[in-house]
Amino acid sequence: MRHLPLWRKLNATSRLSDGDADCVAALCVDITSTRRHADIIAQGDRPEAIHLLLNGWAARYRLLPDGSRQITAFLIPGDFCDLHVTVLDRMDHGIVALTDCDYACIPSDRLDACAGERPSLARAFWRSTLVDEAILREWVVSAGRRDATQAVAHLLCELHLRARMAGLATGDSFELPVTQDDLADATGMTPVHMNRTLQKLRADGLIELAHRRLRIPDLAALRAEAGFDPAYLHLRDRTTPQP
Amino acid sequence: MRHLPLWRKLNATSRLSDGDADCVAALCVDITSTRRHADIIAQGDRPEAIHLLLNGWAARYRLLPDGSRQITAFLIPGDFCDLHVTVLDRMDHGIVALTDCDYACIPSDRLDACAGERPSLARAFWRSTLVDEAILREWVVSAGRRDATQAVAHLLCELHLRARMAGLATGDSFELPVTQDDLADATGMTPVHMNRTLQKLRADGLIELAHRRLRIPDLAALRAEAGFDPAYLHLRDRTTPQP
DNA sequence: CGTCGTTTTGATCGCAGTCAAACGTCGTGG
DNA sequence: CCACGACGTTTGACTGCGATCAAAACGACG
Repeated sequence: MRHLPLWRKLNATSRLSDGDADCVAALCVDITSTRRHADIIAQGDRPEAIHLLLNGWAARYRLLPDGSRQITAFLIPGDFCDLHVTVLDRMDHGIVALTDCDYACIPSDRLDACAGERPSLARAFWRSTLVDEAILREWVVSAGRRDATQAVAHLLCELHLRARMAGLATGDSFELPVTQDDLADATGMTPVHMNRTLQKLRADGLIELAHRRLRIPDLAALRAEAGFDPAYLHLRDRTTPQP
Repeated sequence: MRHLPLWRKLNATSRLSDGDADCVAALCVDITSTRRHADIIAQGDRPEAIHLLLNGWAARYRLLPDGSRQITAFLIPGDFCDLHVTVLDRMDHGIVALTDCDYACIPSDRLDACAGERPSLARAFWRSTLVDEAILREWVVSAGRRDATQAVAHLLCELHLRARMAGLATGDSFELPVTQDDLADATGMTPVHMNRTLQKLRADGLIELAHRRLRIPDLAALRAEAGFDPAYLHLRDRTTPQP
């Protein structure tokens, strides 16, 4: 059942068949493990296979000349690291494991064949790329036009919903196995200020965050604070029901 | 020759044939014009055709509850507004004309057919989407980890190179027909601070900006200030020669 | 020549950055 | 079982970049 997060994620945005499920399951065979802090793919790499995260969290990132780091995406189980690398020669950014990770290495011709046979799956992969782009646009909005509290709240709403869609959230809480440093590098703030911002969200009763687990007591309130509208994730089910 | 910017842009990242050129030219037939400030596509729209900008500048943008605007991309001649809209049901953002614009409306099945017949073109379209995503990542980096001066310098470097690739730049200068307000909404700053930042770049001799035209007397110096590395645009010609 | 949009200038404010140190927690090894 | 060290979180004091508010100057255009 290693492919479950991917399968759930694809189903969240696309309507798929049982045959598609078998095809997806058949992709997740060649599995590799990586320890935390290791690069899954380094900037400048020209990977020969496509990497699909199965377990653990990772991040797209860029390092700047002055040593600072900007994270441009969080990757959770079910996310592709580099679905595009065959069409674009080399990686213009790196991907680092934020926790110990397991991932599948899928030869690109194998994935091409899978997509070729099953147009519905090809479309679903295509969609997931476009949703990644929409998420990126929302990060630009956060960085540009939301203050620290709203930006962090928005990020947590995004991660919550994505974790739910991948089947990683139980009830109103989910594993958030990243450090405040990681969150700071994603929102473009200082670890210190990230800490204070999280404390403010806690004090306002909007989140409970401890032991790598985030609980959201009142989702509507957190979303209101963030100005979070899930439309940009293009889910089929627009109601996002509570379990 | 309306399709020239698109053709030049595709050639900058992909190797194409004369047959591909004819195919591209055949797309640019149904042409519409729009005045400045009008929406080419509104948020929530479900366009039936794909829009290709032929003339003028436009911007992807999102409006926030408090009325502020965040621009998430500048579109120049040769850029698609919504290459993806057929696979993603509805627009999660709007596209506004920053100047008077001409654009082609291409029925999506026609573009699909074109891509189906010519794999090299399909790949080139695919690539341009991925480059758009890379640009977006770079905007996140700018917003998160570069100060105002570097961020603006980086944006100008990006626009300069894209304009060059589309054949819109002559020598060391090009038309930049956007207001400082637009630039501010793109970088997430205030118009006032954008103005001061541009003045600083001027004072440092890095740019000359007047009458909607930007001149870059010393490209290397501006790029150094910005920390600009064109790799993320995935150009075939990695040297980016001066004419 | 007047109007409107855009650019520029000035004065003040506040959010988030910076630097530095203390505190908790957990895993390791004595 | 406790001492130690590494790592992540928290706190405090101070600084500064960019925001805000307001008004003046400029420039294109009818």
